[in-house]
Amino acid sequence: MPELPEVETMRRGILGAVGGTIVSLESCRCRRRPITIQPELSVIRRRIQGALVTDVRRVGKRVVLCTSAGFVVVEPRMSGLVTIAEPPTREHLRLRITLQNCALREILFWDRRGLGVVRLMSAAQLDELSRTRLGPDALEISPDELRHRLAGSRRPIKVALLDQARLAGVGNLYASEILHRARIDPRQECQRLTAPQWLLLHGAMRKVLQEAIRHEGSTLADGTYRNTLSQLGSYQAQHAVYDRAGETCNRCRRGTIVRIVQAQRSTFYCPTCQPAAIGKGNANRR
DNA sequence: CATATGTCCTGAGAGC
DNA sequence: TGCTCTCAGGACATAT
Repeated sequence: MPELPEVETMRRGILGAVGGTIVSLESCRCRRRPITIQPELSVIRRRIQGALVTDVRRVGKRVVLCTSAGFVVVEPRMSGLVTIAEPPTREHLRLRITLQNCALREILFWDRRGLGVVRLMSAAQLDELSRTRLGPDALEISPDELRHRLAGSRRPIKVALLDQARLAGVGNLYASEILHRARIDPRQECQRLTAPQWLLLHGAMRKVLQEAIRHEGSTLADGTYRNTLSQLGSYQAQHAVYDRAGETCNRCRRGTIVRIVQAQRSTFYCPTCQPAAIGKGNANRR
């Protein structure tokens, strides 16, 4: 599922659109229910045709095509893919943006599950989204800000990392990887993390996300995620814990990775590398 | 306000 | 073989 590294890979993959002009934006007539498009397609098309592409940005887990007629915000959610090559299947192709006067002929949006959303937004709407729905980007946030935005909460740190309104970009897969790297128990309450742990967490988050970007994201067993050229990502080979329940931890070589469920989502961790914090009660007991 | 839960959706795999 | 069931999870709406 596209998280920050996958979406950043999509962004970089369509940078060639900058300087180009949008010729058309059309829904691909597949038998499937069309993805959510706001406002309706005919309205977007009327506004966007002939617009100049000025930039391609990433806002959390969304790709944003910046144009002279507004911002095309693509939200891949579970199974969405931005591609410029042959998508995994024909039948789940949802949207085609045709370009001219630039390196790319077209940008496609493919989505097997169809939960993705494409919106044309004004600068004010995009600003509103970033301000009210999203916290600072995981690759831009400072150590202090990370701590201040999450520290007060009683939720488990793993659950808090997924809250896009607090911190934008981290999803279920990378949350487990980051906590393993930081040697923090995913069940630990935010308010009980120590100052050194917050620092460790910040460093681990940067390391994991940057490394994952270098590998162009993670393609899981379902094979859905690809880069914009339809090639597999390679970060899955570097996963220390995600989807590795039952395996021996490669770092400590002693612990066995376990899977637990937090907020209806799988969490993977190594109980040996990521020991449970000693509770207050236990600390005082003799 | 913070936190928890239900919903959308499809394809894979389990179990009978 | 072929059916039904369960599960995966990002973002958002709704409930507590």
